[in-house]
Amino acid sequence: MSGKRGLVRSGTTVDQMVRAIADRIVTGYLRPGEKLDEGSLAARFDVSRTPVREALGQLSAIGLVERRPNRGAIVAVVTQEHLASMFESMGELEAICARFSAERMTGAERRSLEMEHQASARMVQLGAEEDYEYFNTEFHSRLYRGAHNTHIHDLTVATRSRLAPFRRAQFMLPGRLAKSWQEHDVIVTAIMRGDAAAAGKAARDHVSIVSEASAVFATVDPVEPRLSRSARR
Amino acid sequence: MSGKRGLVRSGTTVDQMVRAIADRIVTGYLRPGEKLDEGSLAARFDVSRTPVREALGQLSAIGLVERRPNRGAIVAVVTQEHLASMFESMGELEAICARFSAERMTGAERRSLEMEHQASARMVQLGAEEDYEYFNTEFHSRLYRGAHNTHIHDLTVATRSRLAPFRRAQFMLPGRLAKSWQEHDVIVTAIMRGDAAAAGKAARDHVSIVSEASAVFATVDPVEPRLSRSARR
DNA sequence: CCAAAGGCAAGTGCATGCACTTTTTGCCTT
DNA sequence: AAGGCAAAAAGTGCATGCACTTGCCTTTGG
Repeated sequence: MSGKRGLVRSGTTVDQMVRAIADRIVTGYLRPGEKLDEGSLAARFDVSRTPVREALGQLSAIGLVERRPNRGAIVAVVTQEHLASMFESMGELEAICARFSAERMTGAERRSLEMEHQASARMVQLGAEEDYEYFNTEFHSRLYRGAHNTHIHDLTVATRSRLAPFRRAQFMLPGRLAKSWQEHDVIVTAIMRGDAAAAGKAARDHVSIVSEASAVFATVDPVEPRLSRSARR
Repeated sequence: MSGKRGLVRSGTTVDQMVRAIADRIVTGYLRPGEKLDEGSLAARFDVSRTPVREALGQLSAIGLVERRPNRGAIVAVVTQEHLASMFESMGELEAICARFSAERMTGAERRSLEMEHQASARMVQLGAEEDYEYFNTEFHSRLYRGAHNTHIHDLTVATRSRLAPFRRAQFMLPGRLAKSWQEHDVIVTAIMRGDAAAAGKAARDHVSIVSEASAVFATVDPVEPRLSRSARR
């Protein structure tokens, strides 16, 4: 087992399948409701059905896919309410991370957070969407790590990745870079002066704005179930 | 497929395996670090290794077991820090649920919360440990549901179940029923008057007391890795 | 007496096969 | 033309088999 599979790095075949499929889901390449046929996936990745099945099982355990016994798996469909609940949770989780970060970040962590944040101002000026997006991810990760709580970190990362497909919406909002930077600035300032309450509130607000943008725009429309003959018009 | 397996209710074989194994882990029947041999488990439940493997994969996806490629699976070992981080997270999650409950519970939910809570006072008087424990679980579930946020609900339930093995410690604390009831009372009162902040704080405090009890007492000692000859005395 | 080398048993990882369930299709009825 | 039925096709669920990896144990040379 070496350079066999194309797009994946390492680990067992099952791990590779999990990553490959999860990736296609969170990047939106596979749309909610889309059927995940074991045979096709197996053929697609040139493995047998066994590892594909295991991967689907794991993905369903973490909520990315939905399994209907004897009826195959589909990319998890999130209802409008569930989406809202995830965004709200995300706000609370980010708030916790920010609060903890304000209280617990080491000197080094604070410094590099501040520095990177300042550096990102440049990207805003230049309108470097892609670079800023990359920075943004890193920025939030810093907050999650800065909380110095593994479990919260994990919950937050997991929730964030499940929301990934729905955050693409905000991309098209005009002036969002500047706005995002402003909000980051409030968070960073609060953290730097150790104001946990303010940091928490700012982080929550930051998310809820993303949330609204996503809600308005793109609810990544799910794939319609194939209509059978009887339903044809 | 009907009344074949003894202790499980329904669903596919894999689901049954997941439940059966998860149950043994959260009830502490399987101890952290204990080896989970696919063959033995398969024999134990009278199925082939395939569904056992899938179950172990799913359990590892949710963190209950740990898989070392080519080296088998063990019940997840939680370090002292990780345990602390889970308790802390639990406190925050319960706080969120309590806050939301204070703001969002319907009239019916409030009434039944209050009623059940009052009824539980009787169990405290009688020292009915077992009954109270059952009520306690239900009490917390009410808070999780009362938050009216599916995702938070799920995160909280998942975290709670991972902490289950470590909460057994507090059972032996004298006077804990009365203390627990007092704390519940503070939470209920705050919720009834819609005081989100107070409800959140009370819920967090409630957890942190359980946390301390557990930390002092039982950190369910993990199974030692088998000693090789060179380490024998 | 110890360290490295090699062999063996146990156990994992994946492929394949078959039974069973669901879905589709083609045909017949009304 | 719409509905109903049954057989075929497609697809899932689990068992089994085999190649490979790992850990343990013995052997061998120092």
